[in-house]
Amino acid sequence: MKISTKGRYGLTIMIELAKKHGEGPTSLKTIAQANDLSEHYLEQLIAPLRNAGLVRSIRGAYGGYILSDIPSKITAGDVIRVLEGPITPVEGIEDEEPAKRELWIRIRDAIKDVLDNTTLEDLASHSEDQEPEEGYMFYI
Amino acid sequence: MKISTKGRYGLTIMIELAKKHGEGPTSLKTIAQANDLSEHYLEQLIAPLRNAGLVRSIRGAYGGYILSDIPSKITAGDVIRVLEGPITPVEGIEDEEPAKRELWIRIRDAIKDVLDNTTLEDLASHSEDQEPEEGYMFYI
DNA sequence: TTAATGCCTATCAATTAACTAAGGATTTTC
DNA sequence: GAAAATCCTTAGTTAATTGATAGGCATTAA
Repeated sequence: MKISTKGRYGLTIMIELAKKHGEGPTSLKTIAQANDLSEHYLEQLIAPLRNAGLVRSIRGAYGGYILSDIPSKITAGDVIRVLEGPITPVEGIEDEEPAKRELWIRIRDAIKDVLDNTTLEDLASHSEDQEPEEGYMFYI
Repeated sequence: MKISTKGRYGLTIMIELAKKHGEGPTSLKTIAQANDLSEHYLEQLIAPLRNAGLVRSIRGAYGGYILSDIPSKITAGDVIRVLEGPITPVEGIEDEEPAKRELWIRIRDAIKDVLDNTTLEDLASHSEDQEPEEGYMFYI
């Protein structure tokens, strides 16, 4: 019942790109170093994100990746679905008997509700290094 | 992001015991055959449930297992936690940066809310073979 | 005493996770 | 045109987990 590093690192990549949105391409090397991750591994994660049309690549020196759309139009659910597959707590939900099926559906919908209502803009704005502001609530 | 067969078969066991609550012990063999599962495998799943105090065993011929408490006092969350570990969408949630940490916490709380508010009584009553009643809503 | 059960430990094949390795293809800059 | 920086692709590797299977001992009702 865990989201693997695929989805987690994938979100990390997308948040970095969201922070640099409108500033030209960001290389995987930069993202890998900033987050202490393997560049080679990130290459394997961004390939499906590119195939799904969530990012665009610019090849060659001083190339990198940019978001295909503005950060407020891309959700955590978009990213997680590409890298982790469909959001569902069990395989073959339709084969379960009614009571359990309803349980899995309620869980699935609860997760979808959170993921599909959290955008890269939300995630990028909270990721900046900044002092707590007025109205800023600590996370627990 | 999946609940494995441990949690799923564990719930199956517990629902069967809930249906037979107050009628004496039910053997694993019975449950295994009714659900077309491996009895040996179920033995490995019920061991932690017994250690956690969710079921009691009665050894010897015509023995089996009974719930330690009434079905309305045992939740799906109790069962899943024993067999799948703590409910959390990622390991090391506290090490994440604020934006992602808050995302994982929202997902975790959404899942917990469903699992901890679904009892074996809820699950067992909907699992019986019965005609749709007044007020009965189909699941989709 | 025997059959039905729970209990325990070990083993195993398949899958997945999380990388690592190697090198080719493309583009910019000097 | 050469060199460097980047993307792109495929393949291999190690460890853990899943989902069992195997074999047999311990306990108890009939």
